[in-house]
Amino acid sequence: MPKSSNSDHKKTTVNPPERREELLAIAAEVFAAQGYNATTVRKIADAAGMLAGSLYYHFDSKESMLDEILSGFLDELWARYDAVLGAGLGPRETLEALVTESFREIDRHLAAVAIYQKESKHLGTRPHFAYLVESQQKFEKAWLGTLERGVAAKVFRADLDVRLTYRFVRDTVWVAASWYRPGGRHSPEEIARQYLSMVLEGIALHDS
Amino acid sequence: MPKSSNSDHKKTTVNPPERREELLAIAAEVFAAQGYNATTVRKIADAAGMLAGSLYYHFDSKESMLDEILSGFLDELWARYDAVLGAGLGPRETLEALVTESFREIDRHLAAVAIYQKESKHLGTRPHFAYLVESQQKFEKAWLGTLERGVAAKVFRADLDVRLTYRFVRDTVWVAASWYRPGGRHSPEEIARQYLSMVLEGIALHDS
DNA sequence: TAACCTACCAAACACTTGTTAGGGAAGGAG
DNA sequence: CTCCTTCCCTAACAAGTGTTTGGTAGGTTA
Repeated sequence: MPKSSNSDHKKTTVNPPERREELLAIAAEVFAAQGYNATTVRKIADAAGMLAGSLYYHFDSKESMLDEILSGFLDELWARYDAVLGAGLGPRETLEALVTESFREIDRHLAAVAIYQKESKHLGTRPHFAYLVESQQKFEKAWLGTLERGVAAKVFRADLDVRLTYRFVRDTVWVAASWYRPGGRHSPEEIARQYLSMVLEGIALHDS
Repeated sequence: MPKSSNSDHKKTTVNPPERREELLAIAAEVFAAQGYNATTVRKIADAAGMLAGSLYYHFDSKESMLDEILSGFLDELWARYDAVLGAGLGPRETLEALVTESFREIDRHLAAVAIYQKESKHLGTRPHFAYLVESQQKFEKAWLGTLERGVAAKVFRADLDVRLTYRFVRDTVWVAASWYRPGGRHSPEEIARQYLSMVLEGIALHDS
């Protein structure tokens, strides 16, 4: 659980998270499009219609914006994942629910997901972003556990390397963020359905 | 076909590509680890045991290094892809061969593939890197065509969105570059085999 | 020896980067 | 009206950026 890190900011504003969220959404979009390092604070300010220095009224630093975007995304993701994992579903149903929730999350937080995909790997080495690797470990535990339960219950194949299967399923789902566009031809649920069909049944034509 | 872009460099060196390739390999590794924009020429020079300015004896610019790395990778990739596509195989065999060649390419050019994954999207907008989107279009044509042939020949399922299937297969293969490490437990061929098994047959247990 | 080429270093350049300090316009509260 | 808070601007800063210029040690060729 990422401790939301940025404990306090500026004064004791009573109802602050108004313009703040707006600016975070803008920053997230620029980060996702250009990459974190290639994004200058001046570009963010441009997109927000203000000057670079003005951003520092709302945020402590460029890095704290990234931090807030990523931890906010992970907080919401885990709220939904935990609900699924605590529902007492069978392994196949759990996997289906996790995949569906993942696509919903991509639909809602596309920019944050894209940033996470691109930057989390080398951000994880920095101590301030240690919660990224914690989350990733928890993530692996949840998915791997589900797959192993499925193998034990004979609903998933036993002749595959489980860790390879895990990476296969995980990547399959999350890279979709690189091409998915909200409001496109397929809803998140429709994409989840087809992806699950491919992952579970394969794309080859079986005679049944 | 990326025109190799960097037409001439420096004098008319007879046997130059000795230290050059070495430096490119080093640069590729740093680019892959830190991201292109986060990589300074001084870091590359450090890794090579020399000073930043000295790199400019071998290369015109930081961008030309990236260009050479990416176009070199794509040239080799397409040499192998074209061989597969021209072999007159059936759709399923073509797909298997493409996947296998892809994993082999990841094994050989891991750094270049990782860079391509991370940077190609926003590099494609720059005119100098237009060959990246050309390659991507050719790529889509080859894979989509193979899938459609397979559907027509009734070896692939017809009830799936073909474009979705394409992205599914493409992504599952290439994101492997984010976790694959040469010399690990599985050879590229072994990974290809298991991936193909998952993609074609699914991970669910079927009664047969 | 002299001329030459290769591969690097040393030092600086113009520019961009994230960040800060001080100020000021707008509007509500007293 | 005055005070205060919110939100932004102006202007600058120090550090870091990619790149250039001139030089030089060491080997090869003549």
